[in-house]
Amino acid sequence: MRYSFQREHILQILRNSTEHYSVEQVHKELLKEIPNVSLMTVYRNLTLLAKKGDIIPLHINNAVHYCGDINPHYHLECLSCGEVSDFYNSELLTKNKLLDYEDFSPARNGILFRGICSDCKEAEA
Amino acid sequence: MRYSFQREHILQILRNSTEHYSVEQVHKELLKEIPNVSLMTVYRNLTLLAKKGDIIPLHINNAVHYCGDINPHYHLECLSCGEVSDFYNSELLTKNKLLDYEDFSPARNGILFRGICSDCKEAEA
DNA sequence: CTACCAAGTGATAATATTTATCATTAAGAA
DNA sequence: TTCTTAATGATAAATATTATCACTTGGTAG
Repeated sequence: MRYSFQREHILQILRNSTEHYSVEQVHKELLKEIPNVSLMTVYRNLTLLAKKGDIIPLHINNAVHYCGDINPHYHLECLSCGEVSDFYNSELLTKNKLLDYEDFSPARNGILFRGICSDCKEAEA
Repeated sequence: MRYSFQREHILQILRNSTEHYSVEQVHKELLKEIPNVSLMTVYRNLTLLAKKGDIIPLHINNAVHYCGDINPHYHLECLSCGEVSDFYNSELLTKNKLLDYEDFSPARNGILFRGICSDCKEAEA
């Protein structure tokens, strides 16, 4: 794989944010730094970076979002507001490894919890 | 909500299968029983049934699939072959409840594991 | 330093999935 | 049986993604 100015910036955008941007959002951010960059380039590089393991793809409501943090952690998706946040839990990481003795090997960051976040719980009450 | 012949059949299709059909696949099955049923009706009812809690929506590669089993269980998605299977684990259900003490309440069937299934692991070796 | 090759890009078109609209049909209560 | 409105089906539109291909650029070999 050859160096690419565009790909480098895309990776930095994801690494410098705790958000989980959609392709469109990454493109919007990238346009601030590279004015005429095409959406196609963003799609292409996000797919490549995900294949390489540099970013984590998350399928949220029929659109891919990407996480730039590849340290071991999981994701929480709020079914009410749609927010996706990172979730660190070392106890669960052990459980994740335990699962591996069964007939399925979870990816390192491959657990997604879908439910209701604290903000939405408060809003209801 | 009023009774609908179409909706009833859609629910039965999902309940009588251990597969996690896409909308298109549900439509295909439904056409065997109701010849001229429209795809729109399938979309509409799957959305309704999911909102009602009778089926579980799974977002797999930018397409929704539905699970007809609402008993407490989780899902395993193979990143290699794309298969989604049910996963029953009572120990993990406890962990799921524990999570609730933190600031996020997971949905009853809301945990998705993404990784490599046994078949694909064997195929590699 | 230059020429060359293949990876990467951007413009465009095509595909796939989902949602919106609206006239018609049918559930089921009055 | 009549009436109200939810549900349907046909159609079009919106959204997200992938395919194609001529052009550009990274980087290596001469």
